[in-house]
Amino acid sequence: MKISDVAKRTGLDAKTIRYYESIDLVGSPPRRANGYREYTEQGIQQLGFLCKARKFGFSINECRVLLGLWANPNRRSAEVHGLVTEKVRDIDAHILELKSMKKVLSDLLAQCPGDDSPNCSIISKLAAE
Amino acid sequence: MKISDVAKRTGLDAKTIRYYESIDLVGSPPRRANGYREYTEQGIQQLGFLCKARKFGFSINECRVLLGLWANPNRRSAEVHGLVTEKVRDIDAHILELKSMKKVLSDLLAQCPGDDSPNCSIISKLAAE
DNA sequence: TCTTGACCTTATACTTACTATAAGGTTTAC
DNA sequence: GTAAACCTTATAGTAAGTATAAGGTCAAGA
Repeated sequence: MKISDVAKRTGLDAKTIRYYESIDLVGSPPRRANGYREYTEQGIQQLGFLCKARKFGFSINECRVLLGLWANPNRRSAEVHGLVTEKVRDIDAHILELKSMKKVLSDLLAQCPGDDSPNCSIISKLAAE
Repeated sequence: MKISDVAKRTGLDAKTIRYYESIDLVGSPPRRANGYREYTEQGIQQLGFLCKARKFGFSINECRVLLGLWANPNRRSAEVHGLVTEKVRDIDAHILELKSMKKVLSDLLAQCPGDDSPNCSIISKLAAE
């Protein structure tokens, strides 16, 4: 299968697939006589795995670990569980931070007239010592 | 005032201050005879403004706009209001995305035994077509 | 057969917002 | 006097791609 078809099937962009190969996140697929990449079912599965893992918020390096665990029939599910637990904690922390930012901005919005006058509580807040 | 003192007062790192100067986010301060940057009160205020704006989630380019609005006595508060409204919308979208990621991962966590066995619903889900 | 458009290839640069490093000059405290 | 703690610049690295250039290949239509 050619790279553009793999892209369609996995949900990744062809450029992203080449990028993942360039950083050795996935191995190099065999080539056709004309130099085109020819993907095997195994390579395609891996790329589909990566597309999902990235959407779930795992970094490239975390994806490396996940790929390893996937490939390892002797993996301990506890290890995967730990990784994901940590990821959920990260997400929670991130959500809290965003909520706090949102609250401050919303409060400021309520005080800013939003008209033709230059007086603006938002600017004042940013400029405050 | 020297750069390290400005860093302490504004909350930015000295390296970040030099970086902001290098990308022309702020102007170059005057120099002492020995070449050290000597900040004026005005420059310090600007950097403090930037530190807060960045903490509120504005990008460097949005900060450029905000600095311009701050400096402009004829600004219309409506413009600031619009910028911040959009930022709040961005934050909201981001929060929703994170919540959805969290839900999927939490659901998977509940199904993964987290023990010494290799069976893991998380890995299965990632590997699923 | 020719050509046009849609592919494919590589290498390189750009993006965001810093952070780290190297290599050197200056100031301050003991 | 010297060692630590500053300051300076230039350069490279980070994450995770995205964009561009410059070229080779392939399939369909006139």
